[in-house]
Amino acid sequence: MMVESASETIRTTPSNQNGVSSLSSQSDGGGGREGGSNGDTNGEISPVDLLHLQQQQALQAARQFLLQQASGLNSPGKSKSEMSAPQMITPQQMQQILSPPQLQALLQQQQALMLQQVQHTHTHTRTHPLLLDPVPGWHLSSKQLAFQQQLIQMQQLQQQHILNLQRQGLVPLQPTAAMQSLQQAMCPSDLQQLWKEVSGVPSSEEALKQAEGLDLSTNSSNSTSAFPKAASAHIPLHSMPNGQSHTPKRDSHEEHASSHPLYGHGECKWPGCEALCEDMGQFIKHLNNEHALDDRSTAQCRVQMQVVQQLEIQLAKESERLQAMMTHLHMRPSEPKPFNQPLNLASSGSLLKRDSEAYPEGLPHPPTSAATPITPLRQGPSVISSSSLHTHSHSHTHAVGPIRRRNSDKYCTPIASELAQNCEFYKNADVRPPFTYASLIRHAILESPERQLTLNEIYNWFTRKFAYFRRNTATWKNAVRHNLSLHKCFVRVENVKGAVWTVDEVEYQKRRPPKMTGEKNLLAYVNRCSLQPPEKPGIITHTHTHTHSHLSPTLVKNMISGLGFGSLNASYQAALAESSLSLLNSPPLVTPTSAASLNMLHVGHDDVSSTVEQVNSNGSCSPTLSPQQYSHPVHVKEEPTELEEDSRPVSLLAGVTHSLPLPSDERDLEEDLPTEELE
DNA sequence: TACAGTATAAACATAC
DNA sequence: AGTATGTTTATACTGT
Repeated sequence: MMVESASETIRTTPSNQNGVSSLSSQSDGGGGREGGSNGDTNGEISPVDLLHLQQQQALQAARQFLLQQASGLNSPGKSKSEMSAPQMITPQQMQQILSPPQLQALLQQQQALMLQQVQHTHTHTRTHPLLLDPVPGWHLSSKQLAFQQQLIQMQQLQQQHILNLQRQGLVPLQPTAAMQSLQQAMCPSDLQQLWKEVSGVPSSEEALKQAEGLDLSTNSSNSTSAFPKAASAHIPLHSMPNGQSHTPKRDSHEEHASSHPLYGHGECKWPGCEALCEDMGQFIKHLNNEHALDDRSTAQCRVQMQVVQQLEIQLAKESERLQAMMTHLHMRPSEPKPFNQPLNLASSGSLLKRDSEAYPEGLPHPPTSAATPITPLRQGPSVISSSSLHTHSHSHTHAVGPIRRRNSDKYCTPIASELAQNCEFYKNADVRPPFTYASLIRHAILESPERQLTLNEIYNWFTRKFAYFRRNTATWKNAVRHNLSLHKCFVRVENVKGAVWTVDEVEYQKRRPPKMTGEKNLLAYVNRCSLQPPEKPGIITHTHTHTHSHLSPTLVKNMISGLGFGSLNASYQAALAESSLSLLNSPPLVTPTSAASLNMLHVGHDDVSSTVEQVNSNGSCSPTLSPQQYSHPVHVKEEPTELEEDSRPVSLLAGVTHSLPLPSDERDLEEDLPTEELE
């Protein structure tokens, strides 16, 4: 199982990298033969890619973990369709759903769980050292070692993951470290496997696979020497966990004849057991024989209790977070305060902590849970009209209200700088950035010291900044070229060393009508993306559908609808996208002069530049613009849609760029300039 | 329903 | 000839 997952991931990632070259020859009509134009993405696996791999695996593990728990806690009547539903959420989607901190928290939880399992194991062992060992000696020790090894690797994985999330990319991961991470990255370590480790009843084949998955270049039969890490971790090796006195015995006798919570899909659902049982009778026999009241079953039961406990704690935390978010979204920044109407979540209401009243109105509330919330809280109020939300918030039913009206001043909403780490997120996670090509291109250009880039440099920027653009190069490169040519705001300038592309800021601002809230475009774009991923059919894409597809706002919308928050759909989608976007930029490197002279006419929230607010948190800015600083129009292109300049709300200090040239190659994500919008 | 914005695909042209 | 770059057209999708 670990082996399979690892191989799948590995299969996927190389495709991302090799896709740069392999795809190039396969597609891209006449326009794009993207040979090896991406110097920094071709060839060897980069640390970033490995990190991405790691993230994928961690996510997979987390997902599997949750699925396992979900199935383990299933009610007797759970149908297959119900159970399989959660699996529709891919790790990619989890990445979208969960913020990096949340993912981190999830991993932490998983790790804590494993630790508890280990502690249980050893506690029991110490307590009852003489209890029967259900597994032959060598086999057992090997398994325990493997389990401990797995735990250690999980810890290391998590550390890596946290590091990755927090690192801001200042220190590129050393290839060796990356390789270690890859090795350590647990494959979708699903809890079933862990259960087997605890129970010590896995087949020898599973043990072998486990050993392989953990590497260690030795086979499972060679126990102790094969797992030096386990010893170094000071985890005592003992025999099996043994049980306690009480066993929640759910035997066949008490169970209904046709259904059993531990039986489904023709197999035993006992944790760690996947024994196939053709019918209920067979299952009953199996249950009685294999899962009778003994130490092992008792231990497993206790572990399961711990699992449930952990999940409940986590659920409480997340519910609390959600409550805070919802509460916050209730009100407008300027609005006095409608806090007393917390949204009700029927499913988790009992777990919600009604502490929202404690928050000062209009201010972002600190997350109550340990993990930090992803989405900038300040975004909320501007995203959703308070009135609309209010109107429907009481109801448990789907609130379908007018709402979705974005306040124009919302674009001035400052985006929390603590979210800047998302830039690292996009850099490593294979998640499609919710920005338009035009926005990205513009951002790339404006970010450069000279405010001009060659096409190839733009390519490189894409691949450097977004893991997502390290694959399907033919598609997105074609799109880049298409955008460059199509939009008048991109001006081609003949340079000494060839042609470079610049941005005509005036034209860029013209692109959107004054009323264009950006939500529309964003949603259109994002929904479009969710429906038509850029992958070319039959090329590398198979894995993406499973592990790389990200949770599009459309999916989010559906999820929200399912939760009874239909009225939040568009706004919430936009908020998600916006939050993602905002994190692309890290604190700006701006000189006073440049900041003062580069005010933008408007900042579409859907653009990268919305993050500029980090420079000017109050959102006020002067309409004065110096487009010529950006571009030297050489020829004018016919913009498909030309809109007259107007009194569009002046907002953010958008196009802040370096006034001092910097070596563009050296500057990376960490020095992202807040320029503008990204949708 | 029309429209605008966007993405994607592809054909074609040009320069090196 | 092959590739990179650039232009243009067509189509599909979304939200307004």
